[in-house]
Amino acid sequence: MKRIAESTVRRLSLYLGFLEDINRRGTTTVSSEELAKLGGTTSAQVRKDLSLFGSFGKRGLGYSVTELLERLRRIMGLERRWRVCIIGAGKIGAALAQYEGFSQRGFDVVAVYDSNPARVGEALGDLHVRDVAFFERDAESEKFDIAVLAIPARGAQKMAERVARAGIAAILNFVPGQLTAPPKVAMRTVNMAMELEALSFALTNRD
Amino acid sequence: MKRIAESTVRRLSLYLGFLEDINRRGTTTVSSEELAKLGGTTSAQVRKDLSLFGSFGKRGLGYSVTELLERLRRIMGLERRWRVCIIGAGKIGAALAQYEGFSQRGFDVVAVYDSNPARVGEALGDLHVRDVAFFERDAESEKFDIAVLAIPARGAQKMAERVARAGIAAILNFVPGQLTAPPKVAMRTVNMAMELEALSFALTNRD
DNA sequence: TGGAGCTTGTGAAATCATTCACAAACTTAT
DNA sequence: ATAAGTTTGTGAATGATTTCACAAGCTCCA
Ligand SMILES: NC(=O)c1ccc[n+]([C@@H]2O[C@H](COP(=O)([O-])OP(=O)(O)OC[C@H]3O[C@@H](n4cnc5c(N)ncnc54)[C@H](O)[C@@H]3O)[C@@H](O)[C@H]2O)c1
Ligand SMILES: NC(=O)c1ccc[n+]([C@@H]2O[C@H](COP(=O)([O-])OP(=O)(O)OC[C@H]3O[C@@H](n4cnc5c(N)ncnc54)[C@H](O)[C@@H]3O)[C@@H](O)[C@H]2O)c1
Repeated sequence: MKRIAESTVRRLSLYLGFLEDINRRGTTTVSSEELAKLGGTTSAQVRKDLSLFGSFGKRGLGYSVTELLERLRRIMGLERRWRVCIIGAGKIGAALAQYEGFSQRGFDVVAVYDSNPARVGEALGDLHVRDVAFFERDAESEKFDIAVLAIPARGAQKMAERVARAGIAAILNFVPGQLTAPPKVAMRTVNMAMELEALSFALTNRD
Repeated sequence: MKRIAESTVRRLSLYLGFLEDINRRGTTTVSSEELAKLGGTTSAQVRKDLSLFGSFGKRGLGYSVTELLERLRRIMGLERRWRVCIIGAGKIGAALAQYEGFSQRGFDVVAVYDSNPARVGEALGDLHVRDVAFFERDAESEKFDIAVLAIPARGAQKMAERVARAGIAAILNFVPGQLTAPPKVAMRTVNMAMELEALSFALTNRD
Protein backbone atom coordinates (compact mmCIF):
# COMPACT_ATOMS: atom_id res chain seq x y z
CA MET A 1 0.00 0.00 0.00
CA LYS A 2 1.15 3.53 -0.67
CA ARG A 3 2.50 5.73 2.07
CA ILE A 4 -0.17 7.63 4.00
CA ALA A 5 0.56 11.22 5.00
CA GLU A 6 0.52 12.19 8.63
CA SER A 7 -2.09 14.84 7.92
CA THR A 8 -4.33 12.18 6.43
CA VAL A 9 -4.03 10.01 9.54
CA ARG A 10 -4.96 12.97 11.72
CA ARG A 11 -8.05 13.61 9.65
CA LEU A 12 -9.11 9.97 9.67
CA SER A 13 -8.94 10.09 13.44
CA LEU A 14 -11.13 13.19 13.38
CA TYR A 15 -13.68 11.62 11.06
CA LEU A 16 -13.82 8.60 13.35
CA GLY A 17 -14.72 10.83 16.28
CA PHE A 18 -17.43 12.58 14.29
CA LEU A 19 -18.86 9.27 13.10
CA GLU A 20 -19.09 8.03 16.67
CA ASP A 21 -21.08 11.14 17.59
CA ILE A 22 -23.28 10.84 14.52
CA ASN A 23 -23.88 7.17 15.18
CA ARG A 24 -24.84 7.88 18.78
CA ARG A 25 -27.42 10.33 17.49
CA GLY A 26 -28.90 7.54 15.38
CA THR A 27 -28.22 9.06 11.96
CA THR A 28 -27.53 6.31 9.45
CA THR A 29 -25.86 8.02 6.51
CA VAL A 30 -23.45 10.88 6.15
CA SER A 31 -22.04 12.74 3.14
CA SER A 32 -18.47 13.85 2.54
CA GLU A 33 -19.82 17.40 2.68
CA GLU A 34 -21.14 16.92 6.23
CA LEU A 35 -17.92 15.34 7.47
CA ALA A 36 -15.98 18.15 5.83
CA LYS A 37 -18.01 20.81 7.58
CA LEU A 38 -17.45 19.17 10.96
CA GLY A 39 -13.74 18.80 10.33
CA GLY A 40 -13.15 22.21 8.83
CA THR A 41 -12.03 20.83 5.50
CA THR A 42 -13.52 20.22 2.04
CA SER A 43 -15.65 17.39 0.76
CA ALA A 44 -13.04 16.59 -1.90
CA GLN A 45 -10.47 16.18 0.85
CA VAL A 46 -12.70 13.78 2.74
CA ARG A 47 -13.36 11.70 -0.35
CA LYS A 48 -9.69 11.65 -1.29
CA ASP A 49 -8.72 10.56 2.21
CA LEU A 50 -11.18 7.69 2.19
CA SER A 51 -10.42 6.70 -1.39
CA LEU A 52 -6.85 5.88 -0.34
CA PHE A 53 -8.27 2.80 1.35
CA GLY A 54 -11.15 1.78 -0.87
CA SER A 55 -14.50 3.01 -1.98
CA PHE A 56 -16.99 2.92 0.82
CA GLY A 57 -19.74 5.27 -0.26
CA LYS A 58 -22.88 5.16 -2.36
CA ARG A 59 -23.27 7.80 -5.05
CA GLY A 60 -26.31 9.95 -4.55
CA LEU A 61 -26.55 8.92 -0.91
CA GLY A 62 -23.28 9.21 0.96
CA TYR A 63 -21.65 6.81 3.41
CA SER A 64 -23.35 4.34 5.72
CA VAL A 65 -22.38 5.54 9.19
CA THR A 66 -21.96 2.08 10.66
CA GLU A 67 -20.07 0.73 7.68
CA LEU A 68 -17.71 3.69 7.53
CA LEU A 69 -17.17 3.46 11.28
CA GLU A 70 -16.18 -0.16 10.95
CA ARG A 71 -13.92 0.51 7.99
CA LEU A 72 -12.18 3.41 9.70
CA ARG A 73 -11.73 1.41 12.89
CA ARG A 74 -10.08 -1.33 10.89
CA ILE A 75 -7.89 1.12 8.98
CA MET A 76 -6.76 2.79 12.19
CA GLY A 77 -6.13 -0.52 13.94
CA LEU A 78 -8.88 0.04 16.46
CA GLU A 79 -10.73 -3.25 16.14
CA ARG A 80 -8.58 -4.52 18.95
CA ARG A 81 -7.72 -2.91 22.28
CA TRP A 82 -4.22 -1.65 23.01
CA ARG A 83 -2.25 -2.12 26.23
CA VAL A 84 -0.67 1.07 27.44
CA CYS A 85 1.82 1.61 30.26
CA ILE A 86 2.70 5.00 31.70
CA ILE A 87 6.24 5.69 32.81
CA GLY A 88 6.43 8.48 35.37
CA ALA A 89 3.68 8.88 37.97
CA GLY A 90 4.21 12.62 38.45
CA LYS A 91 1.71 15.36 37.82
CA ILE A 92 1.09 14.64 34.17
CA GLY A 93 1.51 10.88 34.43
CA ALA A 94 -1.05 10.71 37.22
CA ALA A 95 -3.54 12.80 35.24
CA LEU A 96 -3.15 10.54 32.23
CA ALA A 97 -3.43 7.36 34.32
CA GLN A 98 -6.81 8.45 35.63
CA TYR A 99 -8.16 9.77 32.34
CA GLU A 100 -11.21 7.79 31.21
CA GLY A 101 -11.02 9.16 27.68
CA PHE A 102 -8.36 6.66 26.67
CA SER A 103 -10.26 3.49 27.43
CA GLN A 104 -13.28 4.90 25.61
CA ARG A 105 -11.13 5.04 22.49
CA GLY A 106 -9.66 1.56 22.81
CA PHE A 107 -6.56 2.17 24.91
CA ASP A 108 -6.30 0.46 28.29
CA VAL A 109 -3.83 1.90 30.74
CA VAL A 110 -2.69 -1.28 32.45
CA ALA A 111 0.37 -0.16 34.42
CA VAL A 112 2.08 2.95 35.81
CA TYR A 113 5.74 3.06 36.82
CA ASP A 114 7.87 5.42 38.84
CA SER A 115 11.45 5.39 40.04
CA ASN A 116 10.73 7.23 43.27
CA PRO A 117 10.28 4.72 46.11
CA ALA A 118 7.98 7.19 47.84
CA ARG A 119 5.60 6.99 44.89
CA VAL A 120 5.71 3.24 44.40
CA GLY A 121 2.61 1.58 45.82
CA GLU A 122 0.49 4.72 45.63
CA ALA A 123 -2.99 4.17 44.17
CA LEU A 124 -4.02 5.89 40.95
CA GLY A 125 -7.58 4.98 40.10
CA ASP A 126 -7.63 1.17 39.89
CA LEU A 127 -3.87 0.92 39.47
CA HIS A 128 -0.99 0.97 41.88
CA VAL A 129 2.27 2.64 40.94
CA ARG A 130 4.95 0.02 40.31
CA ASP A 131 8.70 0.28 40.65
CA VAL A 132 10.25 0.98 37.26
CA ALA A 133 12.94 -1.59 38.14
CA PHE A 134 10.32 -4.21 37.28
CA PHE A 135 9.46 -2.65 33.95
CA GLU A 136 11.36 -5.13 31.77
CA ARG A 137 10.07 -8.13 33.64
CA ASP A 138 6.47 -6.92 33.33
CA ALA A 139 6.83 -5.91 29.69
CA GLU A 140 7.77 -9.49 28.89
CA SER A 141 4.73 -11.01 30.59
CA GLU A 142 2.19 -8.23 30.09
CA LYS A 143 2.82 -7.40 26.45
CA PHE A 144 2.49 -3.63 26.56
CA ASP A 145 1.86 -2.17 23.10
CA ILE A 146 2.48 1.50 23.83
CA ALA A 147 4.55 3.30 26.48
CA VAL A 148 3.72 6.82 27.59
CA LEU A 149 6.83 8.74 28.66
CA ALA A 150 6.06 11.26 31.40
CA ILE A 151 9.35 11.68 33.24
CA PRO A 152 11.84 14.56 33.49
CA ALA A 153 14.00 15.30 30.46
CA ARG A 154 17.12 14.04 32.17
CA GLY A 155 17.05 10.29 31.76
CA ALA A 156 14.30 10.27 29.15
CA GLN A 157 16.53 9.15 26.27
CA LYS A 158 17.81 6.24 28.35
CA MET A 159 14.26 5.31 29.27
CA ALA A 160 13.16 5.46 25.62
CA GLU A 161 15.90 2.97 24.83
CA ARG A 162 14.82 0.69 27.66
CA VAL A 163 11.31 0.79 26.25
CA ALA A 164 12.59 -0.16 22.81
CA ARG A 165 14.75 -2.97 24.17
CA ALA A 166 11.74 -4.33 26.05
CA GLY A 167 10.10 -4.83 22.66
CA ILE A 168 7.59 -1.98 22.78
CA ALA A 169 7.28 -0.40 19.35
CA ALA A 170 5.37 2.78 20.13
CA ILE A 171 5.97 5.73 22.45
CA LEU A 172 3.72 8.66 23.29
CA ASN A 173 6.22 11.21 24.56
CA PHE A 174 5.44 14.17 26.81
CA VAL A 175 9.07 15.04 27.47
CA PRO A 176 10.09 18.28 25.80
CA GLY A 177 13.49 18.88 24.25
CA GLN A 178 15.59 16.69 22.11
CA LEU A 179 14.55 13.05 22.30
CA THR A 180 15.17 10.74 19.40
CA ALA A 181 13.05 7.68 18.83
CA PRO A 182 15.03 4.45 18.97
CA PRO A 183 15.13 2.63 15.61
CA LYS A 184 11.91 0.82 14.63
CA VAL A 185 9.92 2.65 17.31
CA ALA A 186 7.00 4.87 16.33
CA MET A 187 7.03 7.96 18.51
CA ARG A 188 4.64 10.89 18.77
CA THR A 189 5.59 13.86 20.88
CA VAL A 190 3.15 16.16 22.63
CA ASN A 191 4.95 19.39 23.42
CA MET A 192 2.65 21.82 25.17
CA ALA A 193 5.17 24.63 25.44
CA MET A 194 5.53 24.46 21.68
CA GLU A 195 1.79 24.82 21.28
CA LEU A 196 1.84 27.91 23.47
CA GLU A 197 4.66 29.29 21.37
CA ALA A 198 2.60 28.75 18.26
CA LEU A 199 -0.14 30.83 19.91
CA SER A 200 2.42 33.47 20.83
CA PHE A 201 3.47 33.58 17.20
CA ALA A 202 -0.12 33.84 16.02
CA LEU A 203 -0.92 36.65 18.47
CA THR A 204 2.23 38.52 17.53
CA ASN A 205 1.98 38.19 13.76
CA ARG A 206 -1.74 38.61 13.21
CA ASP A 207 -3.04 41.47 11.10
CA MET B 1 4.54 39.75 5.30
CA LYS B 2 3.77 36.47 3.59
CA ARG B 3 1.86 33.73 5.28
CA ILE B 4 4.01 31.39 7.37
CA ALA B 5 3.23 27.67 7.29
CA GLU B 6 2.35 25.89 10.49
CA SER B 7 5.20 23.45 9.94
CA THR B 8 7.61 26.36 9.76
CA VAL B 9 6.38 27.75 13.08
CA ARG B 10 6.85 24.36 14.69
CA ARG B 11 10.41 24.19 13.44
CA LEU B 12 11.22 27.72 14.59
CA SER B 13 10.05 26.72 18.04
CA LEU B 14 12.35 23.70 17.88
CA TYR B 15 15.34 25.76 16.77
CA LEU B 16 14.70 28.14 19.62
CA GLY B 17 14.90 25.28 22.10
CA PHE B 18 18.15 24.03 20.56
CA LEU B 19 19.65 27.49 20.60
CA GLU B 20 18.86 27.86 24.28
CA ASP B 21 20.71 24.61 24.97
CA ILE B 22 23.62 25.62 22.78
CA ASN B 23 23.84 29.02 24.39
CA ARG B 24 23.84 27.47 27.86
CA ARG B 25 26.82 25.36 26.79
CA GLY B 26 28.63 28.57 25.85
CA THR B 27 28.97 27.91 22.12
CA THR B 28 28.84 31.18 20.21
CA THR B 29 28.10 30.21 16.61
CA VAL B 30 26.04 27.52 14.97
CA SER B 31 25.58 26.45 11.36
CA SER B 32 22.37 25.53 9.58
CA GLU B 33 23.82 22.06 9.26
CA GLU B 34 24.13 21.68 13.03
CA LEU B 35 20.61 22.94 13.68
CA ALA B 36 19.35 20.62 10.97
CA LYS B 37 20.99 17.60 12.56
CA LEU B 38 19.43 18.41 15.95
CA GLY B 39 16.01 18.94 14.44
CA GLY B 40 16.03 15.98 12.08
CA THR B 41 15.76 18.12 8.98
CA THR B 42 18.08 19.50 6.29
CA SER B 43 20.32 22.55 6.33
CA ALA B 44 18.48 23.96 3.32
CA GLN B 45 15.26 23.73 5.29
CA VAL B 46 16.76 25.61 8.21
CA ARG B 47 18.09 28.36 5.97
CA LYS B 48 14.81 28.64 4.10
CA ASP B 49 12.88 28.88 7.35
CA LEU B 50 15.09 31.67 8.64
CA SER B 51 15.25 33.48 5.32
CA LEU B 52 11.50 34.03 5.52
CA PHE B 53 12.25 36.63 8.20
CA GLY B 54 15.54 38.12 7.12
CA SER B 55 19.12 37.15 6.73
CA PHE B 56 20.77 36.59 10.04
CA GLY B 57 23.87 34.53 9.23
CA LYS B 58 27.44 35.12 8.14
CA ARG B 59 28.67 33.21 5.13
CA GLY B 60 31.58 30.98 5.92
CA LEU B 61 30.78 31.08 9.63
CA GLY B 62 27.16 30.38 10.43
CA TYR B 63 24.82 32.15 12.84
CA SER B 64 25.69 33.99 16.04
CA VAL B 65 23.89 32.01 18.73
CA THR B 66 22.92 35.05 20.78
CA GLU B 67 21.81 37.08 17.79
CA LEU B 68 19.74 34.24 16.34
CA LEU B 69 18.22 33.61 19.76
CA GLU B 70 17.15 37.20 19.99
CA ARG B 71 15.80 37.27 16.45
CA LEU B 72 13.84 34.06 16.92
CA ARG B 73 12.45 35.26 20.24
CA ARG B 74 11.24 38.41 18.53
CA ILE B 75 9.79 36.50 15.59
CA MET B 76 7.92 34.14 17.92
CA GLY B 77 6.69 36.97 20.12
CA LEU B 78 8.69 35.78 23.10
CA GLU B 79 10.41 39.02 24.04
CA ARG B 80 7.54 39.65 26.37
CA ARG B 81 5.88 37.35 28.88
CA TRP B 82 2.36 36.03 28.33
CA ARG B 83 -0.41 35.83 30.91
CA VAL B 84 -2.17 32.49 30.88
CA CYS B 85 -5.30 31.41 32.71
CA ILE B 86 -6.42 27.82 33.05
CA ILE B 87 -10.11 27.00 32.97
CA GLY B 88 -10.90 23.72 34.69
CA ALA B 89 -8.96 22.66 37.79
CA GLY B 90 -9.48 18.93 37.26
CA LYS B 91 -6.81 16.33 36.72
CA ILE B 92 -5.24 17.83 33.65
CA GLY B 93 -5.83 21.45 34.61
CA ALA B 94 -4.14 20.91 37.97
CA ALA B 95 -1.13 19.24 36.33
CA LEU B 96 -0.77 22.13 33.91
CA ALA B 97 -1.17 24.73 36.64
CA GLN B 98 1.76 23.28 38.55
CA TYR B 99 3.99 22.69 35.55
CA GLU B 100 7.17 24.78 35.76
CA GLY B 101 8.02 24.27 32.10
CA PHE B 102 5.63 27.00 30.99
CA SER B 103 7.14 29.86 32.95
CA GLN B 104 10.59 28.81 31.77
CA ARG B 105 9.40 29.45 28.23
CA GLY B 106 7.76 32.81 28.92
CA PHE B 107 4.24 31.81 29.88
CA ASP B 108 3.00 32.73 33.35
CA VAL B 109 -0.01 30.85 34.64
CA VAL B 110 -1.68 33.59 36.65
CA ALA B 111 -5.11 32.15 37.40
CA VAL B 112 -7.03 28.88 37.53
CA TYR B 113 -10.82 28.63 37.43
CA ASP B 114 -13.35 25.95 38.22
CA SER B 115 -17.14 25.83 38.37
CA ASN B 116 -17.26 23.27 41.15
CA PRO B 117 -17.71 25.06 44.51
CA ALA B 118 -15.87 22.19 46.19
CA ARG B 119 -12.78 22.96 44.13
CA VAL B 120 -12.88 26.74 44.49
CA GLY B 121 -10.34 27.95 47.04
CA GLU B 122 -8.15 24.86 46.73
CA ALA B 123 -4.43 25.62 46.46
CA LEU B 124 -2.49 24.65 43.31
CA GLY B 125 1.15 25.61 43.73
CA ASP B 126 1.12 29.38 44.40
CA LEU B 127 -2.38 29.82 43.04
CA HIS B 128 -5.82 29.32 44.48
CA VAL B 129 -8.64 28.02 42.34
CA ARG B 130 -11.15 30.79 41.60
CA ASP B 131 -14.84 30.56 40.81
CA VAL B 132 -15.37 30.70 37.07
CA ALA B 133 -18.27 33.09 37.74
CA PHE B 134 -15.62 35.76 38.24
CA PHE B 135 -13.82 34.96 35.01
CA GLU B 136 -15.14 37.91 32.99
CA ARG B 137 -14.52 40.39 35.78
CA ASP B 138 -10.92 39.18 36.21
CA ALA B 139 -10.23 39.00 32.47
CA GLU B 140 -11.04 42.70 32.28
CA SER B 141 -8.64 43.71 35.03
CA GLU B 142 -5.96 41.05 34.66
CA LYS B 143 -5.55 41.07 30.90
CA PHE B 144 -5.12 37.36 30.24
CA ASP B 145 -3.52 36.71 26.87
CA ILE B 146 -4.18 33.00 26.54
CA ALA B 147 -6.83 30.71 28.03
CA VAL B 148 -6.22 27.01 28.52
CA LEU B 149 -9.43 24.98 28.24
CA ALA B 150 -9.37 21.89 30.45
CA ILE B 151 -13.03 21.17 31.18
CA PRO B 152 -15.39 18.38 30.09
CA ALA B 153 -16.59 18.43 26.48
CA ARG B 154 -20.12 19.35 27.54
CA GLY B 155 -20.06 23.09 27.99
CA ALA B 156 -16.71 23.62 26.30
CA GLN B 157 -18.08 25.42 23.24
CA LYS B 158 -20.00 27.82 25.49
CA MET B 159 -16.87 28.41 27.52
CA ALA B 160 -14.80 29.06 24.38
CA GLU B 161 -17.31 31.73 23.45
CA ARG B 162 -17.14 33.28 26.91
CA VAL B 163 -13.37 33.40 26.52
CA ALA B 164 -13.68 35.14 23.18
CA ARG B 165 -16.24 37.62 24.49
CA ALA B 166 -13.92 38.44 27.36
CA GLY B 167 -11.41 39.65 24.78
CA ILE B 168 -8.95 36.76 24.93
CA ALA B 169 -7.64 35.99 21.46
CA ALA B 170 -5.90 32.66 21.99
CA ILE B 171 -7.00 29.27 23.34
CA LEU B 172 -4.98 26.18 24.09
CA ASN B 173 -7.61 23.49 24.03
CA PHE B 174 -7.41 20.08 25.68
CA VAL B 175 -11.04 19.20 25.12
CA PRO B 176 -11.46 16.45 22.55
CA GLY B 177 -14.28 16.33 20.04
CA GLN B 178 -15.83 19.01 17.98
CA LEU B 179 -14.96 22.48 19.22
CA THR B 180 -14.83 25.39 16.84
CA ALA B 181 -12.73 28.43 17.58
CA PRO B 182 -14.81 31.60 17.86
CA PRO B 183 -14.03 34.12 15.11
CA LYS B 184 -10.73 36.01 15.50
CA VAL B 185 -9.50 33.56 18.14
CA ALA B 186 -6.34 31.53 17.54
CA MET B 187 -6.85 28.03 18.87
CA ARG B 188 -4.53 25.05 19.10
CA THR B 189 -5.91 21.72 20.17
CA VAL B 190 -3.97 19.02 21.97
CA ASN B 191 -5.80 15.75 21.50
CA MET B 192 -4.01 12.92 23.21
CA ALA B 193 -6.42 10.21 22.14
CA MET B 194 -5.74 11.24 18.57
CA GLU B 195 -2.01 10.84 19.13
CA LEU B 196 -2.59 7.35 20.47
CA GLU B 197 -4.70 6.58 17.42
CA ALA B 198 -1.87 7.72 15.19
CA LEU B 199 0.36 5.23 17.01
CA SER B 200 -2.28 2.54 16.59
CA PHE B 201 -2.30 3.30 12.88
CA ALA B 202 1.50 3.16 12.70
CA LEU B 203 1.64 -0.17 14.57
CA THR B 204 -1.08 -1.65 12.40
CA ASN B 205 0.19 -0.50 9.01
CA ARG B 206 3.94 -0.90 9.44
CA ASP B 207 5.80 -3.30 7.18
C1' DT C 1 -40.07 3.78 -16.22
C1' DG C 2 -37.80 8.13 -16.69
C1' DG C 3 -36.04 12.38 -15.29
C1' DA C 4 -34.43 15.48 -11.68
C1' DG C 5 -31.37 15.83 -8.12
C1' DC C 6 -27.55 14.28 -5.22
C1' DT C 7 -23.13 12.52 -4.13
C1' DT C 8 -19.22 9.65 -5.01
C1' DG C 9 -14.60 8.60 -6.92
C1' DT C 10 -10.88 10.27 -9.38
C1' DG C 11 -7.77 12.19 -13.03
C1' DA C 12 -5.91 16.75 -13.87
C1' DA C 13 -4.65 21.27 -12.25
C1' DA C 14 -3.25 24.21 -8.75
C1' DT C 15 -1.09 25.18 -4.68
C1' DC C 16 2.13 24.50 -1.10
C1' DA C 17 6.50 22.65 0.94
C1' DT C 18 11.00 20.72 0.55
C1' DT C 19 15.32 19.87 -1.57
C1' DC C 20 18.91 20.91 -4.89
C1' DA C 21 22.62 23.36 -6.36
C1' DC C 22 25.53 27.17 -6.79
C1' DA C 23 27.25 32.04 -6.81
C1' DA C 24 28.51 35.16 -3.35
C1' DA C 25 30.57 36.26 0.91
C1' DC C 26 33.01 35.32 4.59
C1' DT C 27 37.18 33.01 7.54
C1' DT C 28 41.55 31.11 8.21
C1' DA C 29 46.17 29.92 7.12
C1' DT C 30 50.22 30.92 4.90
C1' DA D 1 47.69 39.35 -0.58
C1' DT D 2 46.08 35.13 -2.01
C1' DA D 3 44.27 30.61 -2.00
C1' DA D 4 41.69 27.04 0.14
C1' DG D 5 37.90 25.97 2.69
C1' DT D 6 33.21 27.10 4.76
C1' DT D 7 28.59 28.35 4.87
C1' DT D 8 24.92 31.45 3.67
C1' DG D 9 20.86 32.94 0.88
C1' DT D 10 18.01 31.91 -2.81
C1' DG D 11 16.14 30.86 -7.51
C1' DA D 12 14.80 26.71 -9.80
C1' DA D 13 13.45 21.91 -9.60
C1' DT D 14 11.19 18.47 -7.45
C1' DG D 15 7.87 16.35 -4.58
C1' DA D 16 3.62 16.26 -1.82
C1' DT D 17 -0.88 17.69 -0.79
C1' DT D 18 -5.06 19.93 -1.75
C1' DT D 19 -8.56 21.56 -4.72
C1' DC D 20 -11.14 21.48 -9.01
C1' DA D 21 -14.34 19.66 -11.95
C1' DC D 22 -17.05 16.28 -13.93
C1' DA D 23 -18.60 11.59 -15.55
C1' DA D 24 -20.84 7.91 -13.46
C1' DG D 25 -23.93 5.84 -10.28
C1' DC D 26 -27.44 5.98 -7.08
C1' DT D 27 -32.12 7.63 -4.96
C1' DC D 28 -36.56 9.44 -5.03
C1' DC D 29 -40.74 10.72 -6.89
C1' DA D 30 -44.25 11.03 -10.21
N1 LIG E 1 2.96 18.68 34.29
C1 LIG E 1 2.60 19.09 33.09
O1 LIG E 1 1.55 19.68 32.90
C2 LIG E 1 3.49 18.83 31.92
C3 LIG E 1 3.14 19.40 30.72
C4 LIG E 1 3.92 19.17 29.61
C5 LIG E 1 5.02 18.37 29.71
N2 LIG E 1 5.38 17.84 30.86
C6 LIG E 1 6.59 17.00 30.90
O2 LIG E 1 6.27 15.73 31.42
C7 LIG E 1 7.34 15.24 32.20
C8 LIG E 1 6.86 14.97 33.60
O3 LIG E 1 6.34 16.16 34.14
P1 LIG E 1 5.62 16.23 35.54
O4 LIG E 1 5.14 17.62 35.70
O5 LIG E 1 4.66 15.10 35.67
O6 LIG E 1 6.88 16.00 36.50
P2 LIG E 1 6.91 15.40 37.96
O7 LIG E 1 8.22 15.78 38.53
O8 LIG E 1 5.65 15.73 38.67
O9 LIG E 1 6.90 13.83 37.68
C9 LIG E 1 7.93 13.10 37.13
C10 LIG E 1 7.90 11.71 37.77
O10 LIG E 1 8.76 10.85 37.02
C11 LIG E 1 9.45 10.03 37.97
N3 LIG E 1 10.65 9.51 37.31
C12 LIG E 1 11.81 10.12 37.07
N4 LIG E 1 12.63 9.32 36.35
C13 LIG E 1 11.95 8.16 36.15
C14 LIG E 1 12.26 6.95 35.48
N5 LIG E 1 13.40 6.73 34.86
N6 LIG E 1 11.30 6.01 35.44
C15 LIG E 1 10.13 6.18 36.05
N7 LIG E 1 9.78 7.30 36.69
C16 LIG E 1 10.69 8.28 36.74
C17 LIG E 1 9.68 10.92 39.16
O11 LIG E 1 9.89 10.15 40.32
C18 LIG E 1 8.39 11.72 39.21
O12 LIG E 1 7.42 11.09 40.00
C19 LIG E 1 8.42 16.29 32.16
O13 LIG E 1 9.33 15.97 31.14
C20 LIG E 1 7.66 17.54 31.80
O14 LIG E 1 8.46 18.45 31.09
C21 LIG E 1 4.63 18.05 32.00
N1 LIG F 1 -6.94 13.95 32.36
C1 LIG F 1 -6.27 13.82 31.23
O1 LIG F 1 -5.16 13.25 31.22
C2 LIG F 1 -6.78 14.36 29.95
C3 LIG F 1 -6.08 14.07 28.81
C4 LIG F 1 -6.53 14.59 27.61
C5 LIG F 1 -7.65 15.36 27.57
N2 LIG F 1 -8.33 15.62 28.68
C6 LIG F 1 -9.53 16.46 28.57
O2 LIG F 1 -9.41 17.56 29.42
C7 LIG F 1 -10.67 17.91 29.95
C8 LIG F 1 -10.60 17.85 31.45
O3 LIG F 1 -10.21 16.54 31.84
P1 LIG F 1 -9.91 16.14 33.32
O4 LIG F 1 -9.44 14.76 33.29
O5 LIG F 1 -9.07 17.17 33.96
O6 LIG F 1 -11.40 16.17 33.92
P2 LIG F 1 -11.85 16.46 35.42
O7 LIG F 1 -13.25 15.99 35.51
O8 LIG F 1 -10.82 15.93 36.36
O9 LIG F 1 -11.81 18.04 35.53
C9 LIG F 1 -12.69 18.90 34.88
C10 LIG F 1 -12.89 20.10 35.80
O10 LIG F 1 -13.55 21.14 35.08
C11 LIG F 1 -14.49 21.74 35.95
N3 LIG F 1 -15.47 22.44 35.10
C12 LIG F 1 -16.52 21.93 34.43
N4 LIG F 1 -17.15 22.91 33.73
C13 LIG F 1 -16.47 24.06 33.97
C14 LIG F 1 -16.60 25.39 33.54
N5 LIG F 1 -17.57 25.76 32.68
N6 LIG F 1 -15.72 26.29 33.98
C15 LIG F 1 -14.74 25.96 34.83
N7 LIG F 1 -14.56 24.71 35.28
C16 LIG F 1 -15.41 23.76 34.84
C17 LIG F 1 -15.02 20.61 36.78
O11 LIG F 1 -15.56 21.11 37.99
C18 LIG F 1 -13.74 19.79 37.01
O12 LIG F 1 -13.06 20.21 38.16
C19 LIG F 1 -11.66 16.93 29.38
O13 LIG F 1 -12.28 17.49 28.25
C20 LIG F 1 -10.80 15.77 28.98
O14 LIG F 1 -11.35 15.05 27.91
C21 LIG F 1 -7.92 15.15 29.90
